[in-house]
Amino acid sequence: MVQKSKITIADIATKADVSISTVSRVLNNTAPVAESTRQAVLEAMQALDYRPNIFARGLASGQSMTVGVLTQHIHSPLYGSLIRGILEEMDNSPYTPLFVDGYWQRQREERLVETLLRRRVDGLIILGGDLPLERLQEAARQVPLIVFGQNVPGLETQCLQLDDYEGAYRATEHLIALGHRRIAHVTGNLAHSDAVARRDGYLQALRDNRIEPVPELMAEGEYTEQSGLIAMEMLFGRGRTFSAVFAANDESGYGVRLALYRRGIRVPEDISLVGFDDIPSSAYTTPPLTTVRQPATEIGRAAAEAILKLIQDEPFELPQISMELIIRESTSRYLK
Amino acid sequence: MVQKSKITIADIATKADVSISTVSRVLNNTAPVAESTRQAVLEAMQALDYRPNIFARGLASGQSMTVGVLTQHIHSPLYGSLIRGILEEMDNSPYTPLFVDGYWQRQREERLVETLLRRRVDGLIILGGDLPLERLQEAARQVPLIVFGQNVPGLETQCLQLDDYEGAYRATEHLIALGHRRIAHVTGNLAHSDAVARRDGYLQALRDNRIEPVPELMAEGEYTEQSGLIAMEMLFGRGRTFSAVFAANDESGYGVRLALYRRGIRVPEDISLVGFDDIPSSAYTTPPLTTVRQPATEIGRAAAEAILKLIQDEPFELPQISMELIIRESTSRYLK
DNA sequence: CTGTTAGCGCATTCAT
DNA sequence: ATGAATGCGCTAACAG
Repeated sequence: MVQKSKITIADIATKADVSISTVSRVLNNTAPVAESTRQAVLEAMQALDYRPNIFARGLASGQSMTVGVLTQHIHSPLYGSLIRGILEEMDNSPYTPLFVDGYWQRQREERLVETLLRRRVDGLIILGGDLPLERLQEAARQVPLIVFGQNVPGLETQCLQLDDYEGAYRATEHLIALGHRRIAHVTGNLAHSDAVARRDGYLQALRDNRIEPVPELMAEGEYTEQSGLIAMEMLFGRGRTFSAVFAANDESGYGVRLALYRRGIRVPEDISLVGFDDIPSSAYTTPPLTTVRQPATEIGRAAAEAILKLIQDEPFELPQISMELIIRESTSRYLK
Repeated sequence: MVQKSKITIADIATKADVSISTVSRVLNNTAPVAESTRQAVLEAMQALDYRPNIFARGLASGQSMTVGVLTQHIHSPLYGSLIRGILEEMDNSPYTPLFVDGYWQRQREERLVETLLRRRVDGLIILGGDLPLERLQEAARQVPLIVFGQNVPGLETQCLQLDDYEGAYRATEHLIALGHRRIAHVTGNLAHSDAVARRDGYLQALRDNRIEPVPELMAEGEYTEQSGLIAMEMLFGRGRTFSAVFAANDESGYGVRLALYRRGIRVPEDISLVGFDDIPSSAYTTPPLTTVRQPATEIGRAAAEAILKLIQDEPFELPQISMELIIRESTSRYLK
């Protein structure tokens, strides 16, 4: 079962009584063609239901008119939205995106990038993942490349960065604006740079508002609910009071909340709580969690826009994209 | 900026001191080749880091080794999981999937299918969407096709069906097994066949357990939280008592729950509640919602397996896939 | 403005 | 088992 729309430019050349070059010209308007003959060609194409053969075109031109996109967990909210942004942007271009999913497995990612290169993609967008920097640098030598989620030395202008620091700063600032002054922070694993950035944003926001950070109000977690719970127990054990908590991510925020409930402390009546990441359930828990979200669709769109420019050797600039504070009821009131 | 791994089979033919035909043969092992020369060729390929040019290959063979996949809302849980299933299955085949997202917009879908055909996909998987039956039938004439979400006349063997009826039946049966006899049902918009199927499954489960359906215990909703709330108000207004509710989808189930809470009725202590669809938040609400899920990954895998067989003209059979009942705490106890 | 021609890299007869 | 030759459909010089 094979489809073969046998019609080639030769056929339509015959029908329109011109040469194949002329047909090719109106097809790509790569050179001026007399309006009359152009019409004739167009009509012939219409009549014969002509479809260009992309293989022949690719062979002759060396371009595939595709952009490879390496994602991770395509079904997750973050990557789903990134893809959406890319789709929206590419939609108005002659390029088609080719999506592959690395599942955060380095080996798999390596293989998929190889697959994409074999498919002769004209550009490559890498979203997240675990590829070593050298691999990315190598890829950048072979094909136009845009990266999100890593900062590759030497490729700074092609890396889309998000500001964990700024997001944390805003979250903390929000709590301060509500009137809080004793704000606790459950960090992520401080061996990772994003957790450090979030902590630093928290600290700086305090200082900028003339609140002296209190070391006893910080406890290290590791982005899990369990660790959030434990961190809170540590905080309580230290005997310092606080009226708000900033958790370095939503999951650990749930642990925080659990610890509070167990002590009969209500959110937000007694304590305000802010998370980070905006995982889906955070909109539905009781109460919905105030949190910081990566504006993924926008990022996707920016990445797509950039790669298209890159491919065409046009100048481009990756926009600075800010984290977005989603205010929900977990910080709706501050009564004490 | 163009990558061109200039190396062609001609190069490796020279290096291995054979003809290009021989190289082609070891490449596709399309004909027996002396082991010694085969090794020589393999080494040459290795040494020169040869990468076949897919355009040339496609041109000559007429095959693209790709399968087009039309999805809807790629970032939604259902489609995300479908894609995952497809990826898993295709991963072990020489075919690469090409994903496009129709966003449930018919016009867009038409265009995308056209795009995929232009890309000369060897097969097509259509997941959901709004394409008219005639379009699907036409597509089936041009390329191997598998459809999920619609039953196309004349293409029954290529359509993956899911049983809304059976899912509803199971949900209701579950409630009956818990001891309930007065079970209310908030339907979906009965102008749509899936809502009708769910209602019919509910009715039949009752009858099969010798429970006479009570019309006053059914209220029509339209799959939204708001409509679920309203439907419950209608049910209460009718004065018939009930100890369980089966909502035709999770969202309206939330509306049901809200109505119950407002009247101080607890779930599951006072009333059991079952939804349908298993949207992500249903695992996290309080209490987690018992619901019916489409085993999407499995469906995706089945679709991929089928399309690969179809492409290769091998016999295949689409499996019958059942809805899956996810039992959670909203029906954990029945005390009255 | 338009026609002619030479590849692009590979699969595939047809010989040998 | 292997080599030579042909063509896939199109783009891109190159001539008019």
